[in-house]
Amino acid sequence: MIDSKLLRENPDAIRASQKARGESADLVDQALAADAARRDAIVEFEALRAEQNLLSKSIGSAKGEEKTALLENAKSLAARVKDADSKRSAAEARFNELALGLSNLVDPAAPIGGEADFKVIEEIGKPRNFDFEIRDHVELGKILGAIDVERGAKVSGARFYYLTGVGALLELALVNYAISMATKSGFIPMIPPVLVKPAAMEGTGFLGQAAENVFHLVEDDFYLVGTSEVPLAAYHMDEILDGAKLPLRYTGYSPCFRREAGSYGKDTRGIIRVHQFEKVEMFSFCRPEDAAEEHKRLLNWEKDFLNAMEIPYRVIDVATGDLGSSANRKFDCEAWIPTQSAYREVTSTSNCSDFQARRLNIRTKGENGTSPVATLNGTLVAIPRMIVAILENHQQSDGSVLVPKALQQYLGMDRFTPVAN
RNA sequence: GGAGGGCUCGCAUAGUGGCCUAGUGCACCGGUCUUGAAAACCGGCAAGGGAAACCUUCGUGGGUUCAAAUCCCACGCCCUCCGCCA
Repeated sequence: MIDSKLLRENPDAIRASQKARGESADLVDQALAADAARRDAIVEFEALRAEQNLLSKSIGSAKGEEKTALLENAKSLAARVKDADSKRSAAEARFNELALGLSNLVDPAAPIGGEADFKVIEEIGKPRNFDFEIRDHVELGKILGAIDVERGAKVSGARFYYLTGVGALLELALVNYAISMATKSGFIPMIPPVLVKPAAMEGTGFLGQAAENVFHLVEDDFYLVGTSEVPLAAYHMDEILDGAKLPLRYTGYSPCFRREAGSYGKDTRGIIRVHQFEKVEMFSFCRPEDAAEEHKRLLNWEKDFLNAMEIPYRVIDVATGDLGSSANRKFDCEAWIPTQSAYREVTSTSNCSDFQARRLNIRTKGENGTSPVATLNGTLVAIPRMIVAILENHQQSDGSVLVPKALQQYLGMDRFTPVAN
């Protein structure tokens, strides 16, 4: 959603932004035309409506023949009002449909291009040199009794898994560590609903190009959220926030559901790409002028977490074509995965500026009336990928895995050891 | 699943077809008075669109009517009770 005023005042910037994303710039012109039609229809309706209001009032006080005559006029006027009203609502619906199809304006600082055109901002930590044959997380998970992908597939199909024993404990430790870290930083912990109404999904921008990855319960018209970003953003839907209380920061712990459509053949082994997982997410509502700074803070909290996990990683500045419709800029943290000899995304933070807030109608009151706030989100920990990173990076030659110091107090152990079976 | 009650501009409430352009109280903001405060008094005080006139919004969506907060239909949510249930 790009609102009508922004669209009219700055169509060139929106066209350029659409192009940078590899999306249609024609849509901008269609929306502009629809907006003009919408505004004409509103003017026409309002004029007729004002006339009708006046006439109705005079009928109220009129008597006898005078009233009969007025009623005749009023009837035909009512028909014209009704006609103008339906034209107006059709024009508004048309405009909304087109406006909702427009993605957020990209941040000029974001690298232009597609998925492969990211910029590496920094690399932190050094990949270990292993002097033994390394095992991947599936093997380690099996040896440690931590992950059971076979039975996950038996019960639910591909891309499902069980976390068992220390695997389950590790999730709880990661969650506890993340929540306590976020709470210390001023985030309000939240356990949100994960079935949401269309308005929440639409408002956060997940029903556009990302719709194919969303589970939809058709019978009840609920969506299963792919991230707690959705219920956290929609938490303040249709509200006016007190400007003095911004930034408002929430941390959500929730299951996440993803259809992973179009990823056939990708990451089919293990738990890197799954249909269901838990995640601790950070979410901020702040003033638009503070959003870029807040984005850096979210990134820093993500880095703090990865540092505490003692995992080598790099930070990338995601290119415009890979931002998703809501973000104007996105930083991903990619952990080193030894068995793949590659950095893989483990966390991601997006600045959505006022894009979601417009669609969700979340505003703050200022000198010149109300205006939309900015929303930002960032992953603190997505459990399966973090488990993969921890197991693979901290594995020992005997198949045991060292527990990062930060998690030891939550786990009551400093090492996972192979179980006999 | 069944029965009943409710939803009005922050909160509470009034309002059963046209002076509702939605009244009142509380809260809040500004002013007068006061050394300061309280009280009292005066003024302001929902949102969106619009330069303004004006238009829209009384849970949501339809309908009746010249005219709907008000009448009709459907739905949503909240509360109470019953049944079932972790």
